[in-house]
Amino acid sequence: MPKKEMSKNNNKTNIPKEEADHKPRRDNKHARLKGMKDILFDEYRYYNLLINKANDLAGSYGFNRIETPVLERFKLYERSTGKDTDIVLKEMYDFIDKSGDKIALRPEATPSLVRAYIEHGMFNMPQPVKMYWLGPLFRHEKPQSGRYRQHTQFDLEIFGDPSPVADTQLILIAYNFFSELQINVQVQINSLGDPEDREEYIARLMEFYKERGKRSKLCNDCKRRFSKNPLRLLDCKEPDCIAIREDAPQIVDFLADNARDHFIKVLEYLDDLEVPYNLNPFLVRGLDYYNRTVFEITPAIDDLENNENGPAVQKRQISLGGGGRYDGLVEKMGGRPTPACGFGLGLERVVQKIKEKNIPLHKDKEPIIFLAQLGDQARRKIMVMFEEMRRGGYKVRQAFTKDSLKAQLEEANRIGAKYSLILGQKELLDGTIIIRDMESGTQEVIDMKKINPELARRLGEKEEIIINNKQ
RNA sequence: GUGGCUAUAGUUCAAUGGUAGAACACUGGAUUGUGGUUCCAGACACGAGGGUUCAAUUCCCUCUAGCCACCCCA
Repeated sequence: MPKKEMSKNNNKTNIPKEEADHKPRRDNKHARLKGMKDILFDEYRYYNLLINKANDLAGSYGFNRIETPVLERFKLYERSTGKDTDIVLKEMYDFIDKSGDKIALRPEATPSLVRAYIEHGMFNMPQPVKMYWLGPLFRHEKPQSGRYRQHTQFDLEIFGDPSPVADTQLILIAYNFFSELQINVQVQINSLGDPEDREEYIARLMEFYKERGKRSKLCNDCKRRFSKNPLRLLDCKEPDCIAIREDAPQIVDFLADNARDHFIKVLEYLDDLEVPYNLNPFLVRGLDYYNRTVFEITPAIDDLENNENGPAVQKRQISLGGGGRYDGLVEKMGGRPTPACGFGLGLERVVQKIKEKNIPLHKDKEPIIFLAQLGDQARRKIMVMFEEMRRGGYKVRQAFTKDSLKAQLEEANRIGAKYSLILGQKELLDGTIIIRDMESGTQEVIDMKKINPELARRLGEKEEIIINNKQ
């Protein structure tokens, strides 16, 4: 902006309103989009915790990380997720790009991973191929608690392994993920059988609901479900519908031998591994491609009772993650027949849970050494020192842009420094430096050359090692 | 897509038909070489539009946004 304008009228008259006052935040035309969120510094610490845990666990079980583009062809989801699913029907961020192609922001991870498996000829790799994935997904839904239009998932997939061990390991990893974060969860598990089993079951289920006018007693949603997606009749929450459901046939009774054996094996393995699960005959999942094992991770019931004042408000039990087997999908998408299974869990919901339960983030144990300076000469010297110490493995911090010692120590205090090293003109001339214990407030002047041994003495054994590394 | 609740400072919340206040956070100061406790000072807010009224942040309507629930999902 030209200088003269600035000085003539310092605001409001000439300057466009938007720039002049810094107030509009609520009605900001540039505000972030609905259902999207910024993850600020403190909150990101939770994400880091989860990301580390995910990397750690996936690595332990032999999964390799993969990343795929945020954008995919719309058709990918139409074919895999399912034409008639809500995700594809009404929740996709899809658009025509500049070359006229129909594009979508990925609403889930599995289709991309199936695509990648086929496209890169991964059937030529040693099977099974075990991959994990961490990234944002997009669904144009109405936001509410634990639901965003952009959310982050941790996904694991196993390709080329028909064994029930594969299903079990996924569930085990999911279970470990939560319990190692001190979140109590329940594993809901069911088997949808193979496609033929499911077909037969659905037919039988519809017959059941047609009997003796049960249909007319259903809630409106369920009436709609009856024709659209009968399996969904099973997990309605309306008391009346639940009552009717009591006597409904269960899909487990319709499993052919292969599918039944597979399911039983999974359950036996889970027993061996002491993973608590809840056999839930009413669990069905919303995606088209599942067969056999399906599971969902929900918060444990005892989780509800931490409400101190007043009646415990029953919070909606949103699922934290889910997955299952999808043996037919790879072939359907144009690959070789390849059994596969996978699961995903939503980081936002896990973060929410961790906050709800006040699970503390472990603090970094390594002590912070703060370097403070007074005067330009001292600053030049200590900026160099900072580099040396940082390379030497110390956790050093600074606020060299600040001139006053007061401001610097304030910063040291804010970040929880254990010691501050203070270098002023006087010390610079003497070849000394002040070491200040930030907890006790005591300080002493030491010879500049003795910094390392002095710090080693004060920080104890663990830090000896760091000093050694330095050499 | 349907329904309920809410909208005041950076945050969490007050009050009020007539000059909007606190706490925390922020900036500066209390011997210009010393943080955390204390004291002082300062900056920062009534989501937008319309209506009723002499007068609206307050009452009414609309919009927008947020939260929550249903649907569905992580």
